[in-house]
Amino acid sequence: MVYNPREIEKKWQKYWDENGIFEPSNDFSKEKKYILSMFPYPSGKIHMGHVRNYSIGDAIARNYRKLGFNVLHPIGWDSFGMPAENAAIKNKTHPKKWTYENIDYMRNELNSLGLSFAKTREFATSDPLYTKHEQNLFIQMYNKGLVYQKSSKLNWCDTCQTVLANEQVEDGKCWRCDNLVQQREMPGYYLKITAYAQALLDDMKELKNGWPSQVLSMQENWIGRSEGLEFDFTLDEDSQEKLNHKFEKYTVFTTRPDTIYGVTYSALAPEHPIINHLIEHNLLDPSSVEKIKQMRQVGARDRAMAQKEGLALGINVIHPLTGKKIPVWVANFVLIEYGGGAVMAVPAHDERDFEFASKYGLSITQSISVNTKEFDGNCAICDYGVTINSGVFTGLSSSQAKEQIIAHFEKYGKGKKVINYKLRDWGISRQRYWGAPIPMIHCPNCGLVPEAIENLPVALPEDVVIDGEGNPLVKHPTWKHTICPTCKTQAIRETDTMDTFFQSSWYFLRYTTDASLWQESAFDRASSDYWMSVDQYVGGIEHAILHLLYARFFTKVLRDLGYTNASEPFENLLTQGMVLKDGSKMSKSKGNTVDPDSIIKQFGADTARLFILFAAPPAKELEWNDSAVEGAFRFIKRLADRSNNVSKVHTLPQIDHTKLPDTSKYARKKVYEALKKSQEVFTNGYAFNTLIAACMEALNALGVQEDKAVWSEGYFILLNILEPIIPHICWELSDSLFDLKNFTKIQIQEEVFDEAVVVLAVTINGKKRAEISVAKDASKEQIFAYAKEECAKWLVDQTLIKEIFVPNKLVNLVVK
RNA sequence: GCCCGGAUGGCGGAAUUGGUAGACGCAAGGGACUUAAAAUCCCUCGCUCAUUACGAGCGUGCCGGUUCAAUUCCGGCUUCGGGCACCA
Repeated sequence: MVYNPREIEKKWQKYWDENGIFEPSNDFSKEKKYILSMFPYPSGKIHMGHVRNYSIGDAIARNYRKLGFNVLHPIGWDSFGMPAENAAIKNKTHPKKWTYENIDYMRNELNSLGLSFAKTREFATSDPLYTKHEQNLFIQMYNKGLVYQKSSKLNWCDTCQTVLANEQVEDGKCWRCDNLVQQREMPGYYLKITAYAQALLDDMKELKNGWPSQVLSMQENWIGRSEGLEFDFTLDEDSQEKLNHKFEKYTVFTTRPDTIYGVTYSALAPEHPIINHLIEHNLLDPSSVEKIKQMRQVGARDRAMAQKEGLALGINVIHPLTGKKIPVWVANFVLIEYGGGAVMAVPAHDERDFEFASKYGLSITQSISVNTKEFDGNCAICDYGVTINSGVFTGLSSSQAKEQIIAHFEKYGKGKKVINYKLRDWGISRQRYWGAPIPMIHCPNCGLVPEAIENLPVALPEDVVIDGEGNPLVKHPTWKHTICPTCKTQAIRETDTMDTFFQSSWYFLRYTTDASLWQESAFDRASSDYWMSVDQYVGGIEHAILHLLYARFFTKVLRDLGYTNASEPFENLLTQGMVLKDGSKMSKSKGNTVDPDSIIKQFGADTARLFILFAAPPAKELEWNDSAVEGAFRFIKRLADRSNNVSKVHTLPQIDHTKLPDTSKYARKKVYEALKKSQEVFTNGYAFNTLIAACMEALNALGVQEDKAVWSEGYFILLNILEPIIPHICWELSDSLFDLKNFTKIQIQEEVFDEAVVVLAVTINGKKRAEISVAKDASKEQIFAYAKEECAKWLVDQTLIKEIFVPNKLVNLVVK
């Protein structure tokens, strides 16, 4: 057969499409598999990363379909977001037009790869219907107290009149206009993900087997749970007086209560309320005020880089155990968001405190002794050890001291054991146009109220001016003016739109529901209960934290709101590696991209898919190699060519294995090894590269034998195994040879693995010296005798002290 | 700095619970077919020394250990990649 991928691929894509081959069944009594590759952002054209992502997911989906599962393998578009607005500014197009044109183009590109998507369930997150349900979910969350408004510091560009995401700030300057970025207090909406911090941590146990360990550990670090003591520092009389008795005490948090006797000062974050009071009442000299204001101006990122800085505030607190007076400082390294925005400082046993104390000449007291190293005044000792200089708690191990000191505080009501998390609530407000409007209304009478459900969706206006300055929704002449749903007076609509991670946090639930039900609900309960969780999720490692954590959070929230019974969205996660060329990531700016379209045009989709699955295991980085692509093409051509050796059958031919010549026996063994491999690969790690190698070996082995029946059997099976990887050619060949009857579960014929003769390695002291062929049922004694005979020359003048026999593997002779 | 993950030929990569290192492919070299080229097919291909021999030695980042046997397990390094980054 002459291999003509262009013709074959078009033919089968059309056939699959017209016959709805890949649509899931709504019969929920069947066993299901939900296979999902992360949906793409419609940036314009697909790239090799997409090809890899979708080839992996597609292979898995096709495999399960062939094994008889009801498979959901959907696709959609993560279609809100900034690039559409940037394109609008640059090309004077409308974001909507740009986005939906890109979707149309990319849909065709994905189509040309022959991906087995459930096309009837496709949607874009910018579709008003999606927005409608999403805004409803938002309101449910708001009503449950999971959404709140607060003001916090964000990156603000004065020239562009907009908030910038952290990644849009380069060297402290705006990425577009080079203006210095400021920190500006902005009101915004926050989702209370911190309320689920512990649940997110606890449920990671269920993901241990299905998720890569590094993703779990990244999430664990991100959530950042720590246990410690929270207690109050009471201000001394003079200080309270100085603060007009507005403050009596403040709270600090420590994970090292065992070092509490080493406290020599306390430090407040520049944003701490006590400092506000000091400034407002002119209790600090002007240069100090100026310095504090400067500290506050520095963004979180730059603050982490900055030198330690601070100054004494002229107030003191009382050490809760010693009663000693301790000076209070302001320090730029203390974060207002964490642990009350204040710390007890133990310079002897904390590096930051030490650095600060050294710079400002503050006193240092050692309270822990570690036998390996003694405090020498040059650096802090942060290890655990034994308490010294610690009053009644002296002489305890760190862990004992922790326990007893916490117990002491709790007994006297001076403090308590608490758990803190680094995880912060999720700010979802964006001052942009191309996003889902936050469905809230500011009413002069009722305050902040959600839009009425029957008025959803709050849709975006189409007639907007997008010039990169300010929020187009704010500038729109009429859009924001509305009526309060409660008191019916004139009110103002919220002009913030949602972070696009909001859309991608529940799209996988929407897919579970037949499109005929999309009008009424976000997703159908029975459908989501049937399809959830996603059995295999496939996507880039770059989403290890944010997207995957948000999606986990949403799933729990939606469960608690009664929408689903799933607690975790993704049972198994495969994070695919990047596609590289010349050692670095393919990117337009580096000019090292390979266009998938041109590869498909030149070699066909099957070749592209085969190469990308063969070149590396899915989780690893993949180095693009043009000549290896040609190698993949050659293999498919060879496969197609060998169909001449095959006669048309409908079932596996009956073969008397014992009567075959050795070459044919070997070929059958190779074929069934490949089938076995296929079963392993799809249930354990998806090493498609080894599966493809096994198929190549099998085809090679078939090629050196001539038995017609063995050829037909081998081909029948090989097409079955390869269908998930190179579907077009397999359907074409299977159609002409087997009437597609071979795309089903095939039993392994164990007889082909029974061999009369086994080859054993003979090693001496573990070093291979010979190979022997022995009858399968040969006795140990016979085998050792034969092995010694074969290795006679190595045994001269040696004393044999031990003989080891590993069945089917080797014989080891230990000599001295 | 902390956390995680790697390191195997010229290259991408294979190797059940420790049991014949280098499968499969790419590149390279040689040959067949052809007027020629392409395509296809066959052979060689870890390194070193030998080339009388189906020869020997060395080899999975480095050093050491456990074992009859280590790419695999343990301890200590080197190095590359990724993530987090003053979270008290």
